[in-house]
Amino acid sequence: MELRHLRYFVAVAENLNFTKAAAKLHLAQPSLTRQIHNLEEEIGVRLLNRSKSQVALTEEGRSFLVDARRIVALATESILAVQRLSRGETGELNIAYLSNFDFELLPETLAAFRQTFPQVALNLFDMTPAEQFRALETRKIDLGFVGLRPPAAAAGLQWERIARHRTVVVLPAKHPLVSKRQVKLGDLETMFFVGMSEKTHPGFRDWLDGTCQQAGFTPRVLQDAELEPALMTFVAEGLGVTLAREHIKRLPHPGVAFRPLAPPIKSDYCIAWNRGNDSRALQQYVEIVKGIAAHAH
Amino acid sequence: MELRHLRYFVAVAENLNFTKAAAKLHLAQPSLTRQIHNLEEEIGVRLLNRSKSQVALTEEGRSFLVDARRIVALATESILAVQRLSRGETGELNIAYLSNFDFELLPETLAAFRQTFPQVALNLFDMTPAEQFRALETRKIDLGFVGLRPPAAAAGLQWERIARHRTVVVLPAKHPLVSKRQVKLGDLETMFFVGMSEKTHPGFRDWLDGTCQQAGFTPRVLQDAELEPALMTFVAEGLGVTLAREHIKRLPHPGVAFRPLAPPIKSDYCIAWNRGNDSRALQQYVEIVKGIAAHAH
DNA sequence: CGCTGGCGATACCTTTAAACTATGGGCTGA
DNA sequence: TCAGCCCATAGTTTAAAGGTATCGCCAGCG
Repeated sequence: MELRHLRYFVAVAENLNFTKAAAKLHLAQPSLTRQIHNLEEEIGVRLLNRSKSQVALTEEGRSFLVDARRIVALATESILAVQRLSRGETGELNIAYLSNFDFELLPETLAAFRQTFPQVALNLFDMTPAEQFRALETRKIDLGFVGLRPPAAAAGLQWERIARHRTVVVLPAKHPLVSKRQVKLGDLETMFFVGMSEKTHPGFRDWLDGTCQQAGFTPRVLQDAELEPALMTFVAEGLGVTLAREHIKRLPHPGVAFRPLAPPIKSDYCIAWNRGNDSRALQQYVEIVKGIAAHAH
Repeated sequence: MELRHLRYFVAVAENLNFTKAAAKLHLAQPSLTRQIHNLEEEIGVRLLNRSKSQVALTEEGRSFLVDARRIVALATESILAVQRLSRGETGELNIAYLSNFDFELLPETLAAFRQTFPQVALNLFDMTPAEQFRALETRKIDLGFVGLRPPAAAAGLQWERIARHRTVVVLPAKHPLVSKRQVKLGDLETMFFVGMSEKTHPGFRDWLDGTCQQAGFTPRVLQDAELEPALMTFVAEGLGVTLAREHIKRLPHPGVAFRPLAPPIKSDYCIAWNRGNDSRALQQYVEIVKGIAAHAH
């Protein structure tokens, strides 16, 4: 039995007339007659009573008609559904971000995406970068606002820079350098640093080292924090200084001061996703983020 | 798109290997490859990612697989369901009877039917013969224990005699004939009769006239009752006598006496159904009733 | 590093069956 | 009773499903 048989049967049942049904199906009447015969023969049940001048459904035909209609409808609806999915119009999109302070392009891009693809379910997750990398690899999420670019170990991940932020120095409020309007990177060479733990922010250390290298020194890190608020506390308590993207100002903390670098240094802000993730919704969303990021240059 | 495409796609998705899937389908691998290509082309969506050495479902494929499985399952289940229906193993059977006094073969035949076809839903309705004839014509019921054979006007109905009951005379208790052990039909010629209304018991009058005709007279009916209890009341009040099947003794009424006819006269008891009703359950049930009726002769 | 085995794609041929045309024959309604 | 409608049948054409042979690619192994 094929869907053709069901479509034909439904047409005959709705018209109770082979000739008219065949016309509606753009088919010659004998072909239709034969297909219906084949159907009845295959399932071994008479679906229609044909007296010479009128066609009527048997009890079995009435019952089968219900099922046939449902199957045909389900088939066409399934095609439409998978086509919508393929165009990114439906489905779901799981996005992770670092809640602490940095919503970055998230609200703007989500709004734009939702407007274009209102049928896609958007799920947001609050995760550290390390959690995001893991969730991306296991496909628990489709995209992460990871900030740092993925570590080399995460070969399955693809990333894109969506912003270059000014880097600022984070200082204890009582630190001598606070008196200056801006700080030279080289001024930090002799100081102790605090940083983010590699457990939660893999790649932070590489970024810090790489940045300081531009002034020809390697920072001496005394203490690691697992979350940004803890980092701010460590700085406030005078355990050390650190560098961060300018957006960290949105997470103010008593006893902490921020000073711009002179000359300014930029640090990348990235999103990441799984290279093997073929979700259309993801692709569409990445395009939107790129577009808005470029526009905001 | 045909069911074939869905069956093939499910097989490939379950094996993630065209060669193995083709073998399970008893099909050459290139044929399968081609059908899947055709499917993808027709719906315009890539369902599978074929890297040279492994096959994987796309997001769209995973979604479509769910639907494909459901459609295929629904199709096979629908065939089985209509086959069961055609064998009379499922479905429903609506039966009407005259509740007042005469359950006749109903309990016995229902029990036998239910034992053989436990999946058929049996619905019972309490109706006068006229209601039964109407319900049979409009297909509200499948079979009626109508008693009287259907009137000639009901051409669409088919009937079968399932019993021949002795006819008795129904007399007021104080009637002179009560003193006799049995009554000759001719003795009733001069008396007034009461009968059943044609509104509720079409054909009763024909039956009464026909029966009395055997003694060469036409009964003079003074009063019609619409239900049997009313008939009994009329007789008890001395409005007239009447004839009835012996089973009416099961509806005893104070002030009414029953006397057998001599020589005895038999009256038919019938079931009826719609000639156009092709319900298997009905056919099976009619056979059971015939069988039990014949056995009980 | 090349050999082999497994797998999907492609090309080409065979076979099945769907569709068409022509026509027969029965029932209905004028 | 005749015309028109309608389903069935026969025979032919055509489309498409299925089969065989083979290629090319990748992976694992010696």
